[in-house]
Amino acid sequence: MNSNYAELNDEQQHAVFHYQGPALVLAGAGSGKTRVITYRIVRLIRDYQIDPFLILAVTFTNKAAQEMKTRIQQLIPGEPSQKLFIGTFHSLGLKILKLHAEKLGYRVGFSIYDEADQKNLMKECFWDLKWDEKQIPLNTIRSYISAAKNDFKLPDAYEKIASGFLMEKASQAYKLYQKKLQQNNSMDFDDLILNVLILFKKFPEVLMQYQNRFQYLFVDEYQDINRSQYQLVQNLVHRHNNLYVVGDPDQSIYGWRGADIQNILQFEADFPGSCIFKLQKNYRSTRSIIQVAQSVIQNNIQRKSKDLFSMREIGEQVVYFQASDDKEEAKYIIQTIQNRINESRNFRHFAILYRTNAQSRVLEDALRRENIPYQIIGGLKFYDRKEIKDMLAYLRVVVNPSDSVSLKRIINVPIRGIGSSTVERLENQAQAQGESLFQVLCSAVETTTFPKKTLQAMDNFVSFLSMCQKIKDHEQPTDLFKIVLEKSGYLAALQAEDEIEAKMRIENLSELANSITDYEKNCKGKNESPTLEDYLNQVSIISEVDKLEDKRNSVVLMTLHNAKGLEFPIVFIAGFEEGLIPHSNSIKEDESVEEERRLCYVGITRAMDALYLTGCVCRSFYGSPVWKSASRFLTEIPSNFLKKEGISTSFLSTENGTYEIENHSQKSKIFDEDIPEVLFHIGEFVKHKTFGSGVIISLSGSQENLQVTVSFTGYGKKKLLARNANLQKIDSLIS
DNA sequence: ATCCGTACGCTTTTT
DNA sequence: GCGTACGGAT
Repeated sequence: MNSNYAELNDEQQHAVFHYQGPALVLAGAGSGKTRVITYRIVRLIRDYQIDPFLILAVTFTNKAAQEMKTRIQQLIPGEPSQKLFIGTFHSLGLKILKLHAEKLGYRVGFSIYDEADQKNLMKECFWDLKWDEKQIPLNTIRSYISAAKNDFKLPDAYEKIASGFLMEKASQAYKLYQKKLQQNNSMDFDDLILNVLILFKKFPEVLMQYQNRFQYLFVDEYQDINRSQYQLVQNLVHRHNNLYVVGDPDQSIYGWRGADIQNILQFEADFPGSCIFKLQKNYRSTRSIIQVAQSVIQNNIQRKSKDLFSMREIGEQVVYFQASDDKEEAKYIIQTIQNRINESRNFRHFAILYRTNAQSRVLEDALRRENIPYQIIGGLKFYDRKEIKDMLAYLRVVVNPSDSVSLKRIINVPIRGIGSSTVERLENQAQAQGESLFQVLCSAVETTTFPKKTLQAMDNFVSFLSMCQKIKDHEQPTDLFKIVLEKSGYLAALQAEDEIEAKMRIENLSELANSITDYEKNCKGKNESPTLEDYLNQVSIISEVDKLEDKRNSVVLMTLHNAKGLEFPIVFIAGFEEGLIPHSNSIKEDESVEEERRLCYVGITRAMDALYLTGCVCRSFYGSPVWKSASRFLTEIPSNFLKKEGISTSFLSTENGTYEIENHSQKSKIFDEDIPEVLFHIGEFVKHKTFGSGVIISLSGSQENLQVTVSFTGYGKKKLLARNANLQKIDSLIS
């Protein structure tokens, strides 16, 4: 046997040596699943002489794909890992759609719409349908449509199953929304998968071409694929039946965006004759950490029980720290980092994980104050900044003049005298004539009765855009970007502002220029010619985690979701409280609590050497303080697995597994039996004599001064003094 | 057409 | 506690 395979343990070797037919690798956290995929690809190429061009591997992030490619390159020097396709579902979809877009009525240079673009387009739909956002929630409609797309439901099919007010409205909007996307020569994220499925359905010969090409399929993180992605896999694998999937049902955390855990649980039934491999040896984490992880996850009912063994030493005890408030929590984390830096740790060894992006602010403030280098993944995204979105919108319009959403974004930015009333007139005209906004704008200059000033402004703008379109294919993307930045007047407008904020914006724009230059260099490395179209597409499907700079020596902050697949020597999970972990929106149903528990499990198993769970008694929420109790998951960890620090004596658990927060003031920590037990939690339903039923949205004050803010059906938000209000707990709002 | 004030809604998690 | 979205003033 080749010495390379000797680095694999017996479990891994079995999995790697699987040759043909469907296979499922159940890989516990930190058991080396990436290594198994990598080595099996190497084995296929080297030992079975499979042409890398015939291999497709789908990973969860582009970053993981890149790492895998690099590793394969190292193991098989010379031979092209370039011929392999390794990437995310979305990058695969994009690659296929770029080649066949015309078949679906799209033209080259189609735009990919992000969330903000989708919202803008949906607003147009609402306008056309004469719907009021106050009566029909736009975001709900959008999420219904997205869910339909993830569930492989096309508009006609969705119409048939749509029941109830919102679904019927969503169905109506779905049709119009798709029509408008088509008119704008644009796709949204979900279309990158859905349109491939449509392509395959309408053009079986195209499907066959890919079925013939991709003889060996790999899918990583199989527990998190949704129905449309499953359908795509089914389509591709059909001819050669060589599907190799890797996943861990305990790490399924994307149910809310359509991921179906049944895909992995029913793999054997789906693909008869499949082989199952199990990886149960964990090399990442100490025994202490794995013990804690196991003790939490085993509380899930909907679970195939499985074991995971740490191959490492027992290590240090996991710490639970309860702070008085969120600022103290941040202080504790930073203090711990500083202490451990003195034990020859580097900043890059630390990760701070949390449930919601909003939690990063307090942590960020504290890190900045102490001059600790950090990078935040997610939250306020670089590509979401106004100036970046504006410039990208310019570039999109140049590449794709049909993209009215982008055109509207920049038509009067910077202010050039084409205001909202003009735009509205143009839009009406466009709709009446069945033309795009850009076409109408071009012809309006000659024909219509706009004021002289407006006509002049439109004329200037149109000539500027057509100039850009003319030179687009002769200039390097970076040069074109610079021309647009200057000739549009955007840069000049920022320079004229002469404020710190404007300076920051200019800096961000130069960072954008750097990103375009990086892209050009990257292309030249691969002997491809860079195009603006391609750059814009790539930018749209970059994920937050892809931007993680792991060489940089800085503390990493991110959500638990983003941490999937990563590992860090020392991990903090901040906000280990009821309402955050599990999140208050997920505590109503057992099923979603179980997903929260899996999320918690993912977080714990990111840690290699040390793990800190932190929480606080009082956390600032939307600016006002809210009392918090420790996470229910904490009580699932045997107390001898934990080292408790801080005020962590102030919660207690009752027999039936619920907890009650009580007096957190300094004077008494003993429960006073005489005080009637009026204990409320966020998310609970209550009934009031005059206001009827409602849900608790926040708590403030304590003991006899406890104030409960309740959102009543029909009466809205009311802040009540708990001891006077005589609130009755109820099970649901409908009672 | 543009500017500026305030009210409101927002926070689960993301490609 | 912050960003946006809308309404009134210029």
